[in-house]
Amino acid sequence: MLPPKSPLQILRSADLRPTRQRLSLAKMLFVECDQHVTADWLYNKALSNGVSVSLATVYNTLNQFTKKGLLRHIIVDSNSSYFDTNTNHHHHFFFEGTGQLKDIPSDVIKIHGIPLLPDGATIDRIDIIIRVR
Amino acid sequence: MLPPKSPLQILRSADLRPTRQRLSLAKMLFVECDQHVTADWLYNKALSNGVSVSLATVYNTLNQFTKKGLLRHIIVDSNSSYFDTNTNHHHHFFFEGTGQLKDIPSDVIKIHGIPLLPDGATIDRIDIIIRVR
DNA sequence: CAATACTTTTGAACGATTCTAAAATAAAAA
DNA sequence: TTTTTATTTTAGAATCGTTCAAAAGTATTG
Repeated sequence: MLPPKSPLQILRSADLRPTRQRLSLAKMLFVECDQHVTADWLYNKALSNGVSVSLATVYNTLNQFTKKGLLRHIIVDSNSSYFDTNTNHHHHFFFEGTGQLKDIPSDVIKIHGIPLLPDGATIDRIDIIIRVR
Repeated sequence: MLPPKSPLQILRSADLRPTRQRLSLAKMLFVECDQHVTADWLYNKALSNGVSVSLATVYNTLNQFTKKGLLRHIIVDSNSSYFDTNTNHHHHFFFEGTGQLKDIPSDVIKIHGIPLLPDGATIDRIDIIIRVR
């Protein structure tokens, strides 16, 4: 188990300038870790924490973090877009009633029988969503 | 192999009034079958076939058909929402470059190790999307 | 055919997200 | 430091896919 990184270290190693906004958002995401987060939820959490940040910056930051591999973007249905602070390979339960997601560690689920890919194609990732009601 | 149903029969058995618009859309979807269809694509196909129908009706109809189990709605990412004319249980390749989907029959892929569900919960369906680039 | 129920249409409204370009801030250079 | 340059943030407008509202049209029932 590696020691947890500070927001500053996280931004440094992702090659992103440690601005006030990014540091605050990184802290909310990776220190006070909440797993499955929407842009709106993070924006409101920032506001209620007294962190002054615009919604556009929340979106920018979530997208930058995703591009740098610090977050994983999960789209479950047309009105549920989450950012997942767990970037390890894993799967999800989706509770249709509440809109909640719950992790399934990748090592408990086994898949086999994946058909051959077309020439030159490579698997980027495999998403399994078990929809539960 | 059952004989293919006519648009009229499809609408009848789904308990939907056979209007001109629904008959045309059903024909495009289930007779001149195109598998993975967006609302916009269907709207334009209708127009170029000389079928006069509004975009709102295309959306209404796709949603009604989905609710009646004639279509399956697949959301792959924030800007790719498809309706699948194959409602049998199956999975998908998603080609990130082109945005195309390709079916994987459910019987070729095997999963096991699904964790126990919380009390009272039941699995609605399992979606596997293999993202390929 | 008249009455009722449902469907379609247009255009406005919506919510989530992205864009724009001006103001602010960070980093690098002097 | 101070200045310069590069990057980031911001507010608000714009965009996109989709849904809504209410009036007009069409199917079904009696």
